[in-house]
Amino acid sequence: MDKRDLIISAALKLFVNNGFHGTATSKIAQEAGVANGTLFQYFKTKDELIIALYIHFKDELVEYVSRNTAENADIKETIKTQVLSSLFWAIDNPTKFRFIQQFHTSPYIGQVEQDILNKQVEPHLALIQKAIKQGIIKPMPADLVYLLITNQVFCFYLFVTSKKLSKAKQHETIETTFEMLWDMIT
Amino acid sequence: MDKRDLIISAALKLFVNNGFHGTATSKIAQEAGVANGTLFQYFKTKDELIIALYIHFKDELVEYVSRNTAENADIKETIKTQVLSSLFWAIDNPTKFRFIQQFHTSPYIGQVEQDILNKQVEPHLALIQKAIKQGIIKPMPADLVYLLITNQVFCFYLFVTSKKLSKAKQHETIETTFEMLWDMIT
Amino acid sequence: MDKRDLIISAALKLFVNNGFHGTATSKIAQEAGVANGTLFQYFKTKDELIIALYIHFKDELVEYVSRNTAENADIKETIKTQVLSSLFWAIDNPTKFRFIQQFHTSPYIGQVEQDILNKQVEPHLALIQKAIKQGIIKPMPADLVYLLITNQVFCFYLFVTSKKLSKAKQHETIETTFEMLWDMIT
Amino acid sequence: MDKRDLIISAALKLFVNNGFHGTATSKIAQEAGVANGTLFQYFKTKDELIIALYIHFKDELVEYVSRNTAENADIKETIKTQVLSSLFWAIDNPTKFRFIQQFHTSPYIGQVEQDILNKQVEPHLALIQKAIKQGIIKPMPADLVYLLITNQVFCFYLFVTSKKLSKAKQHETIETTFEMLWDMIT
DNA sequence: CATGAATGAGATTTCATTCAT
DNA sequence: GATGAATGAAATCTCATTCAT
Repeated sequence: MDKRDLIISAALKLFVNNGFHGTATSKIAQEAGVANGTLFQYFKTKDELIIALYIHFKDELVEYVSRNTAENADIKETIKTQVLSSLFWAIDNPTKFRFIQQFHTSPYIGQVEQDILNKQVEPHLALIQKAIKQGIIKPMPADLVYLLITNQVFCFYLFVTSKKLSKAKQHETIETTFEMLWDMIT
Repeated sequence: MDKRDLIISAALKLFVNNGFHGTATSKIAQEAGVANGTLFQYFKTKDELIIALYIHFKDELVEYVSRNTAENADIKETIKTQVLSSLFWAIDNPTKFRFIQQFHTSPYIGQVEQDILNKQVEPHLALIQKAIKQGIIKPMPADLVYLLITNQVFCFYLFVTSKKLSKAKQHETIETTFEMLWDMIT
Repeated sequence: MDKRDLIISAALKLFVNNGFHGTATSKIAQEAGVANGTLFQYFKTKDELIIALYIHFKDELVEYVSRNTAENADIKETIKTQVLSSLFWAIDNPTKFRFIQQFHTSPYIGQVEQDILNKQVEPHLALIQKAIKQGIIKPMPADLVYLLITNQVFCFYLFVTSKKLSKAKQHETIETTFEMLWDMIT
Repeated sequence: MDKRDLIISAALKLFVNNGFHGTATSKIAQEAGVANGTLFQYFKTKDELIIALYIHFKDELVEYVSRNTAENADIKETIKTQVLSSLFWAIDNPTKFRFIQQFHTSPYIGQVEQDILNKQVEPHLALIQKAIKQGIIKPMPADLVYLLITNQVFCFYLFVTSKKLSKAKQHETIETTFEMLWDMIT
């Protein structure tokens, strides 16, 4: 593993455990096993590190979801696969997922270029809009629907990880709650 | 307004605008118009101030909701009133509500005694459990239902405040979305 | 002596001995016998400290010169008194004078508000212009004359301090060289 | 141009624009288009680079002046030619000249071996002493005369470059001011 | 010779907290 | 109770210099 990756791993772990502010850059370097200054060769500032981490892991999630989403005529199936694969990724990568959540509710989100954020959100909004036009989803603002779905994903995640469920039970809960969500918006 | 209240108001405003870490205690004192040291007469540490603020405003919300909830035989009506009055309070007190959200997603939440958190949540869980026993709400863990409801409230809040809706339109959206939520869990 | 003055004294000494860059703020605090942070209560940044020092000592010099310059019909006498009292001040306050020189040849000079610089220079330029109009000083740009005079003062200072002359010999040299300067520009 | 020269050019430019302290060695390497470490192959330390630059350009000036100074029986002519050619070199090489000035007023000057400084100054001092013995220059310490002359050169340089004079006007001013200087010391 | 990643000492600055008045 | 000057630990970031390739 090269030093950049060592730093990213160390930063992820410490930020999630102690928060952005509670984590000194020197602790990250120490945890990564590199010198203090090395961190700043890869990331000009602590802020840049935090934002780079977000983009890094968010891309990983987006990429995972799109890899697992077959292009499908059935919109419900498509959305379901996306929700489920988000959740599975979150369950398999809890630290990364919590980092993303932490970032979303922090002031740093305002420092990410709008372009980057849009590029991740737009495909989903487009899909929702299509579903609304086809009368599949109730007539509502697409961004409200998106908000409801992503929050639901977060709820599921919290619930599933707070109970120590077996993989089978996890899948069952997720299936059930997705159907509830779908009933709600259709 | 006595100095304690001046400090609380100033802290609320600054914490919401600049975050916990982005707000120095000296700025709070300045904004409150009191001396640097005075803050520490009322709150032993900055952390204690933050936690006291959370308990203060959370109590205000809980108190408002319970004041507006008539003891009612109809469980749906009871829950609906609670959800709606939470939302109305949030819309009328956006700064306080955002403070509460900010606190919930911060590491400080771990410093609040479990007792205090339980005391606020238990009545709601009890109500949900009752509704499940009566077959009104689908058979699910009560805490998942609670999670779904509170997150929904937060979603609605985000949506209602992001669009500048008229009071009438706000009420309409809230009514509609509550019915959707209710359909989902029943 | 209050802490502000202690800091000023310590900073003066260290800056002159080691240069602006060669002097760490922590060394200044140490030399002044105050805590690290105390320095930054009085001066927001190291730059502000350096600039404040300049204005402080330059004012002291200007004030000294004007206190010692009798309003005099005879322009030569006036200028001579100014030059001589500048020199005497420099000889009595070599550290402060060297600080001023150091500052003048540093990039910090660009950070001093033009107003402040003008206020110090203008009276002298006006006097020179008057002398030129009256035909006392050769027709030349007033700022060139000013430049020549101030540089001469600096030369004298360097010379007088490099040799360890007696007070009497000092005065003699200064008198002679001023006459040379005066011959040059008249 | 070989790498050593590239480094020298880059360093000159950056030191004059940003000061010694304001210029990181990495910036110099970057500007020169060489690797970070390459700089240290040619100059053991940053200080050594700065001092080498000074000796380099000062030699260039000295060499230029002596090349333009015909051995001449007439001492006034000799000195005049030296002063004028110094000035012309300064006007043609403002960056190098400003570097030399910057160096003279920096603590680095103390790090140059006295031998080197003497070797540059002594011929001039000898000439001045000869002029004093012949009664051409007033009886004064030779080093004071030298100080006066070099400072005058610096004054002229400042003046000539601050006004945007034509070449012709430049020469005229220089001629006039030299005569003034000469009157002063003779 | 040339490279540039890595180093780590050190510099400036912030800020929660104390305490004499 | 109220004050605010003083504290000093700690945080971020810079940069001259080294050395394995």
